[in-house]
Amino acid sequence: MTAELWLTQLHENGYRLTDARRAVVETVEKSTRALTPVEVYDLARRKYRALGLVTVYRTLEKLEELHLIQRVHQPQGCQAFISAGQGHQHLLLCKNCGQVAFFDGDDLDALTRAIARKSGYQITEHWLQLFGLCADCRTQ
Amino acid sequence: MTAELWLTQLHENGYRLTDARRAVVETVEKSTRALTPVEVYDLARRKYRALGLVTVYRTLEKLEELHLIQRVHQPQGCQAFISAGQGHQHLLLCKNCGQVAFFDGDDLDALTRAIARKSGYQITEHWLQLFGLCADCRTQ
DNA sequence: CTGGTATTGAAAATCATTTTCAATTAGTAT
DNA sequence: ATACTAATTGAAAATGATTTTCAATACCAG
Ligand SMILES: [Mn+2]
Ligand SMILES: [Mn+2]
Ligand SMILES: [Zn+2]
Ligand SMILES: [Zn+2]
Repeated sequence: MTAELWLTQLHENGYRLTDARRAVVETVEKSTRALTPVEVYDLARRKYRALGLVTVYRTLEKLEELHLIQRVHQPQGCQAFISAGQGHQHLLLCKNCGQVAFFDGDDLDALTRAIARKSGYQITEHWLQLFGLCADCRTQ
Repeated sequence: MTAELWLTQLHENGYRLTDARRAVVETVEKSTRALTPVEVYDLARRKYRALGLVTVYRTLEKLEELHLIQRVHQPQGCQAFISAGQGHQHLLLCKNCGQVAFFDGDDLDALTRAIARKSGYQITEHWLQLFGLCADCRTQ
């Protein structure tokens, strides 16, 4: 998924393409760690100096709505966003540097069915997130 | 786990027992759904009218530090707290009424090892949360 | 091009949380 | 019981994050 594709998505959904949006999109799309609105602001302003923080918020909102980014929940806070994975995926976060990796292939069907039976709940969704140290942080 | 036990825990950790704390503890301990600070404030003020919202924040902070409560992350927000389960447990949340149930018995070892091998990460923790409809909300 | 409207950034407003502070009070030592 | 003292309190102010308002600007369909 490239920044151009995100811009196309925005355009196809009736949103205009502006320098502000391009700067935000390019910044968020290429990041391999979750960024807060202020972090996006600081980075994106290198591409487009006049950018306002309000526009960052507004653009992140639209990208989330189009499922191009997703909010990342962490013990330290839940304001950061990362480029969303393809299809059903989960996050693996480095507790040291914040690096984000995606994974899939989790099979929770058996567990889900067992819990549903015991609890009486009808289970429709799950959140799974792994934490640890990335290869780089592990060696250093 | 009863409210009395929580108060004992607080006392044993050097915290004084006050009417304000008793009201907060009794409110949070008996709730089966996650409560935000303001919700705790509103409910606890029925027991202790003079309670201040600041004290709710301060008490929740201490209860979290003693692992008696835990923060609940949800799509709508991450400011709510629920009584913490015993040992390693996970949450099952009703999307309709907010009812919280705990479960354990999840076995993610195989998955964790597979992801660790593929990704190069050293995995130390996991978050797992199930969402659905509780028995009550399912029938109604 | 041009016009209509979406988008912009600045400033103000709102909302959640934290800090400050003087008064009160729990718990211990007399 | 009483006195002492540090922890605790709630109100108010401060902070920080996010949202709203608004007049100026700029995208883009025609
Ligand atoms: Mn999954
Ligand atoms: Mn587990
Ligand atoms: Zn790392
Ligand atoms: Zn329910």
